[in-house]
Amino acid sequence: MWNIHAMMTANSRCLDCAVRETAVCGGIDGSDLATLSDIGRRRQLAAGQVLTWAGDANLLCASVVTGILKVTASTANGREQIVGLLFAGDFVGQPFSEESTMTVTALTASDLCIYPRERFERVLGEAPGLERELLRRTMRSLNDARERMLTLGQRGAQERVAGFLVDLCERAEGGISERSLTVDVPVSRGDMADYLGLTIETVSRQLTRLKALDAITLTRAGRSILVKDRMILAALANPD
Amino acid sequence: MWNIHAMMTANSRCLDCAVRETAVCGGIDGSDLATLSDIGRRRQLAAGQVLTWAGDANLLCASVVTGILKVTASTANGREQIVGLLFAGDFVGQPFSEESTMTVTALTASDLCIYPRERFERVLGEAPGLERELLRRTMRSLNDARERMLTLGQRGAQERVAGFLVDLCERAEGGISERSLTVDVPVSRGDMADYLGLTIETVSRQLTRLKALDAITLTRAGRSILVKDRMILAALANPD
DNA sequence: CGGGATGTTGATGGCAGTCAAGCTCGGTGG
DNA sequence: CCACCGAGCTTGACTGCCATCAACATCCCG
Repeated sequence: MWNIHAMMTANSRCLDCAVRETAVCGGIDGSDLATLSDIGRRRQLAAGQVLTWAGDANLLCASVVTGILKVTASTANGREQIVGLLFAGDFVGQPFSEESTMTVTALTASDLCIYPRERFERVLGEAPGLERELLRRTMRSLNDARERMLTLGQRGAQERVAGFLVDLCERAEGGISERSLTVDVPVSRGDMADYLGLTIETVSRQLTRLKALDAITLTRAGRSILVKDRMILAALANPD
Repeated sequence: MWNIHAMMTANSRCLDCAVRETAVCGGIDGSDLATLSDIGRRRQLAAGQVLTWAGDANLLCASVVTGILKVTASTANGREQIVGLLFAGDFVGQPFSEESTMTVTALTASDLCIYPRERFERVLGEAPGLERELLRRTMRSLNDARERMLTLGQRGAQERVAGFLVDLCERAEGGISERSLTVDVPVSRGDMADYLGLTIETVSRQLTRLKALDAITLTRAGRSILVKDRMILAALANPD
């Protein structure tokens, strides 16, 4: 009876979920999905609202259903580094850790599927497909983090900003490599600066520089960018 | 017969291995360990020798038995960032990826236990304990990488160098918090600079600055550091 | 002892941070 | 409909930190 109820729940909640194909739960089905579905609860966050604070007890994991969130680390004197951006389908949280080490904040109104951490870990042990998928994703995240360490440690401001725009283009399209396209910047200048390890002013100056080079034009108060020539951007992102 | 042979192999190769307790294989035993043991081969690397090149086919994973290795990412114009250091017991490689994205180089003469990647992935599916342990480690690595993104993006040279020395102290001792202790720097100034996203000269200057502040003294051509007061170091690493 | 590699110290310049003023755009209310 | 307001973005002037280039010191090893 219970299992049948769980399956029903899984059917209604998960099988028609907006991120069924892309989230970590996409790799599992049947009773495993039912178990996971059973511990998941939806939660909305308003823009600017914090999901977890660094230093607090690590109580939850989640999947992003809609919206954009930032993962940040901060120094004692209040400087902030965005160490990751989360989009629909991305996994949130750090299983196996008693304490949260990063702060997670919604950048836009967001919708999450939340799992209590310890129960999620238990499901992880029972559903091999889920554990495998999470391992894959964590490996990818680690690789992304390391690529970004290269940027933060070695690249100049121009390379960082140009590279960021190239990444935006790649995210925007599904593989179509148009020479020019319009992308909207999903974050404020301040967040862009925190992401790139620069200041707002430096980011702004680099963008006007790109405008002067005829690589881009800015609209919607700088929140939408028409990339006129991706080749120029790519060249500036990787000089020599 | 084959299984018994494998068990014997596991006994002789793994059960008395120097990193039996600390490596990723420490979490498994019995037939799983036998399977893993069966695909593992020892390999020595001389200092400076490269294990894997970024861009090459991703053919292997490994455990570090002895020695120190660096994981590096590089820009097109040849700038290098050390994105991770590997010590005895650490796991090397990126399962589930067809291509190596990072270069792994031995900093000292090293001894590895190498697994062909695809066979390692197969074992991963059969030994839940191994997969779980690898997930835990990857989560920790991701967290380390993110902490370091904070350093590379936000901290000044003095904070980076002082923080590096504090980390060295924590690695050196097993929890004993002496106010002063001698640690040896396992890497050259050049590697230290690449690790911290600075130049050799800046690292050197910061060290002499710490010497002037009476926080440390240098010996053995700067390769051994007597930390006279960790409190000073900690304070410089986290100002305000 | 001598030579090469590694580390330190010095002089200089450029890039990005800081502080401060002005601008743009979207929203609100008269 | 338009004037106003405030948040976010841009631009400008200046400073300071760290990279660069270059010389020198030190250590290790033959």
